Amino acid sequence: MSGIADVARQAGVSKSTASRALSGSGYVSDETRDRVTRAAEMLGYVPSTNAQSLSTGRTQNIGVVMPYVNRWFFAEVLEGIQAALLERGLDLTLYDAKPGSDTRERIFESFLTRKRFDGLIAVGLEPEENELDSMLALGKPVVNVVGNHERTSVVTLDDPLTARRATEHLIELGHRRIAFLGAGSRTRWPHVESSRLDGYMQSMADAGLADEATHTESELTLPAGYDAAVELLSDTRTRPTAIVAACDEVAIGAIIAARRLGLHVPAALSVIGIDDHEFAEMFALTTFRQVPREQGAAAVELLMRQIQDPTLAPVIQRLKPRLVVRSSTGPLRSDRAAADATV
Amino acid sequence: MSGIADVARQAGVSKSTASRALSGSGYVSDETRDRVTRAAEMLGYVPSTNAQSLSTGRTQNIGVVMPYVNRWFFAEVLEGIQAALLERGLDLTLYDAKPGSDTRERIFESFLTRKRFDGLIAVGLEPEENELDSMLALGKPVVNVVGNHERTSVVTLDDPLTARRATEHLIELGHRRIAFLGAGSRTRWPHVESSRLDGYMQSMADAGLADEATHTESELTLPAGYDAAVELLSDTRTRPTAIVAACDEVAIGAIIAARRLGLHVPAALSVIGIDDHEFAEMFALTTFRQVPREQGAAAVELLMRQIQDPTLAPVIQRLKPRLVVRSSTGPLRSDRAAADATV
DNA sequence: TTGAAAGCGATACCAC
DNA sequence: GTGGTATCGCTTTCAA
Repeated sequence: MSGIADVARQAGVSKSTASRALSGSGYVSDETRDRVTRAAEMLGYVPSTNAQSLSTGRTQNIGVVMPYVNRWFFAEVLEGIQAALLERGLDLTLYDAKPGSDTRERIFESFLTRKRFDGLIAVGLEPEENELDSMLALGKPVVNVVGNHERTSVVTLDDPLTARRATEHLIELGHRRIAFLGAGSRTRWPHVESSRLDGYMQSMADAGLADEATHTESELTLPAGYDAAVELLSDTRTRPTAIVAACDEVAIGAIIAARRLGLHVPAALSVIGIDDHEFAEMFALTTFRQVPREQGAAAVELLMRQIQDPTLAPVIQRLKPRLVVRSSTGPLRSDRAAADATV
Repeated sequence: MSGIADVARQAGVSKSTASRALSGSGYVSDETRDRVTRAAEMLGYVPSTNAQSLSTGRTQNIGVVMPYVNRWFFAEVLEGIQAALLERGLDLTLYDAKPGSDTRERIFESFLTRKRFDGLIAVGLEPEENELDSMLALGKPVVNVVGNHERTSVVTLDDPLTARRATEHLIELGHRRIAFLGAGSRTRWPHVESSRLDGYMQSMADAGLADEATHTESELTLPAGYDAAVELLSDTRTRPTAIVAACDEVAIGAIIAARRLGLHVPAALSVIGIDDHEFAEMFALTTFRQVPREQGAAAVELLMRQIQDPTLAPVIQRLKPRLVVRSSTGPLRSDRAAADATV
């Protein structure tokens, strides 16, 4: 556990010179630098980041706050962030702020205030006003992934656009009875869910299908999507011919439900999702792809810029999705044909 | 951003007294403590953890190394660790060490050596010898979740036992053609996979079914399980009547595959898993439950003890699973009955 | 180009 | 009980 003093002694220079040589800032002759570098290597010198932080005010660490890590989107974003940070030699401190939990409060009230980071990335938090306030009050750059406001930089999928295009895809296939599956009244992601629902509604209205528009509530998970779809599809009289799911997990839940009910996808039911989840391929799900991993990387990029220049104005990056056609959607068939289709 | 000096001044005491009062260690009169506490509150004082660390050598931070965060088991363990740490007021620094990646190397070579933590939890890493060496060389307590060795404390499911009991469950139901799905030759978790396979083998042998024993390789993911199962089940001549899956994701993949192939579960095929994955309920999967979240908490507990007393000998906690019977397993039926079963 | 010395913000030993 | 002071390990003026 040798410190910079040891390195300096070994190299026959002063601490200051050693520091300059190693950190690469300030004037040092090439020869001296060599000597110091060698000495450091010889001694297996590793700088104490604590001491560095104390002295420079920089922690070389980024805080990440998210409500879940055990969900596809979050885990992927997290991996994206992690990779981008490791590349830059930065540490990642994780805060798991479950909505409504008392620990969430503690995270905002006490953990974050310790400011052991140079910047903060909030993922899918859709923070309450006061939470946003306390993050901003830290005086450190903040970037949000998912969401919609002007006070911090944001990286997010263009939700209304995506939902609109998903709906249009089904309309173009001839469907009219198109249901939306996913937004709830007690929703976890008000912005995401409501803006996707809005996109759907608008698209339906534009096509003169406002009367057909209907949505069934479901949490954004596979089992919830399954349950909600069973409910939605059970009534043969009101059964839709196509579903716009708020996300892939819900879509896949719906596909599984359809299979259980003996409804062939897509002959009897078309399903489209949003995400391109890791299971999408397996269920042949047609969907709009977003790549959360890249969103994580983008957030890091944005954050780095803000750390370098804290006066930078907040930026909002609204990502466009790409349609991935698989075989969970197909043209509307006559009722007879659909009914005849085997599972 | 007031420091302890400000608090001291405000309270009319010395820095040392203020420190004692706030940290709760050492003698301070009740009245003084009150005054200091109030002053701190008034000024919104938050101690600089950096300064604290530098001075005490304690970071109040725990490092967590894992190869994935986007998989059920890992995400759950991570959440368990996080919750346990937050409870204790500790930060969590995450290192995502993908197997075989160059960043993995960098994590061990440089990130970990910065020692910005008081202890390390390695999850499902099954570290190479040299990786284990470098973790131990840090001189900080290390706890492994998953794995099997004597050099660090370990929290792990009793894998051979679990696989044995899963196999026995099927044998008791009358099955003889029981296949194992999941272990591979180029396996990611040599210990886990091979010891589960061993448990299966042993159980088959004990029941005089050694000749029937067979295993099909599959990565431990849902899509991989699906593909492997399609392969395994397609040949009607060699098709097993029951499957022991190396984990639930593989088991669920197998169930989905069976459905696609028109095989009723459990009439034509019984499937048992290990995990009690979040999707297990939805697929009515009979499985042996392990609770990764608790394993994370247990690891933290163990680590805390080692931090308090570094001389403690490594402990190995081998967890027993609990059978959760749902309806993916059933008694062996005659071929006729099975063939007649509808999907 | 280099070195001496003053912080950074806490803790902890040792007198009083 | 309380206060002065050295200390943790590094960076960063400021002189030389």
